[in-house]
Amino acid sequence: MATNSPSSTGRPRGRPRRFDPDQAVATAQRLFHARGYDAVSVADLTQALGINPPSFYAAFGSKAGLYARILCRYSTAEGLPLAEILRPGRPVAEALTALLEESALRYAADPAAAGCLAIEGTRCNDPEARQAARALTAAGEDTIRRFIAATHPDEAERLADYVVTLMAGLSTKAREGHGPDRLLATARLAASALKDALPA
Amino acid sequence: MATNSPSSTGRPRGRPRRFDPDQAVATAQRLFHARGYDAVSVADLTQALGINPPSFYAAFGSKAGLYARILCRYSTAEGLPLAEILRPGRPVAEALTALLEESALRYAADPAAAGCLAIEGTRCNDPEARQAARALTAAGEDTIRRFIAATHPDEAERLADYVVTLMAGLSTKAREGHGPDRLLATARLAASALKDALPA
DNA sequence: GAGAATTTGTAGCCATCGATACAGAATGCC
DNA sequence: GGCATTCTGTATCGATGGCTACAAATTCTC
Repeated sequence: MATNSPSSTGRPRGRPRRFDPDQAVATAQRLFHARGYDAVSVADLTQALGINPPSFYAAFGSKAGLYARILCRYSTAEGLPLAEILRPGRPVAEALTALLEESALRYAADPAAAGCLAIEGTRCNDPEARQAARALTAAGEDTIRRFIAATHPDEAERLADYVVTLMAGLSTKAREGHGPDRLLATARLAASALKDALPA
Repeated sequence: MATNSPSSTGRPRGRPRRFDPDQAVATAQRLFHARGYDAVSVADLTQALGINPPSFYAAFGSKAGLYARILCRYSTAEGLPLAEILRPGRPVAEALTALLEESALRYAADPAAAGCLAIEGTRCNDPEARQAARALTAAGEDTIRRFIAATHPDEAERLADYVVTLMAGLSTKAREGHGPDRLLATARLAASALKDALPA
C-alpha cells in the first residue's frame, strides 16, 4: 500500500490524485472531533476536502472506514501517551493522577475539538464506527487496568473503573464548555481519592 | 388543557382517541431511554404506540415536543429526588455521597434503560431536544451548586463540577454495561475525595 | 337528524443520508 | 501511438428521516 513499484518515475500508474489523502485524514479528523461522528455527513466531508463522493469512496472505502483510520492515527499520534504516563515502576497514585490531569488539559485544550475523540465516538449511532471507537477505548482501559494490577492486583478493577469513569465525565464536560481550569480542578479533586485508596 | 368544558357528558367533542396519551408518553420514554433520542425514529414511536403519524403529531406536536414532555415527567417522577437528597441542613459530604451512590444505583438499575435520560439527551443531534435536555441538567447542576454554597460558598463550584462530572461518567459507564456493583464502587471511591475536601 | 368538532387511516412530500454507475480525463508503460 | 491503469466529475440511486394533506369516520351539541 506504500509504494506501487515505480520503475522509472516515483509516480503510480494512472491519473494522479488531486488531493493529499493524509491531509484529508487530518481535515476529517478535525471535523469529526469538532462535531462528532453522526453530525458529520459525507457531504460535509467531501465539501471540506474539495473532492467529490467517488474520490472519497475510492480513497477511504466508507465514512466508517475513514473514521477507523482516523482513530488509529489519533491513538498513535495525538491521543494520550498512555505508555509514557503509565510507565512500569511509576508509583500508581502518581501515575493515575498524572493521567487524570493530562486528560483534563488535553480534552479542554482546543475548544474546537473538545473532549476525547475516541470516547465521544463510542456514543455514535453507526454500529461500525461505534465498535471501532469502543475497541480503542477498551484497549486503553486494559492498559490502565494492567498497569495497576502489576503492583495492586486486588485494586485494579476498582481503581481502573474509577479513572475511566472520570475520564468519560471529563470528556463530556469538556464538550459542554468547561475550560482547562475547571477540568483540572476536577481532576485534582478526583486524584485525592487515589491517595486514600493506595498505601503510599 | 385538563377538562374541555363538559356540559352533560365528561367526554370532549369529536371522535374519541384510540390511545391513552399518558401511557404513550410512558412507552416513548422507555424507548428513548433504551436507545437514545437520535436512534428512535418517529416510525419506531408510532409502531410502538400502535398509531399512525397524524395521530402522533396531533397529540404531541413533534418528536422533540414529545421528548420535552418526557423530560418533564422524568424529572418530577422518576429522576433523582434532588430536593430530598440535598435537603437543607444535611451535611454536605454526606449529602453528596448519597447523591453519587443514588445516581450509581439508579443509572444501573434497569439494563434496558441505563444511564440518565437527561444527561444522555444532552448529547443528541437535534438542537431542540438537546436544548431541552441541557436546560434540565443545568437546573440540576444549579441545585447542587446552591446546596453546597449555602454552607461552603468558596467550594461550591469546585465540588459541584466534581460531582456532576462524575455523574456524567457514571451515566456513560452504565450505558456501557457497568452493573450496580461496579458503579457503586466507583461512586464510593469518588465520595472519599469529598471527605478530604470538606472539614467534617 | 343536521352540523360542528375532533381523530383516524392512507398515502405521500421533501430533505438528507451513505453510497454508486458511468463515461471521460490524465498519467505511465511498451 | 496504443493501451492498460487510475482518478475525476456528473448525475444519480434506494433508504430513511421528520412531517403533513386530505378525506372518511366517529362523537357531541342543538
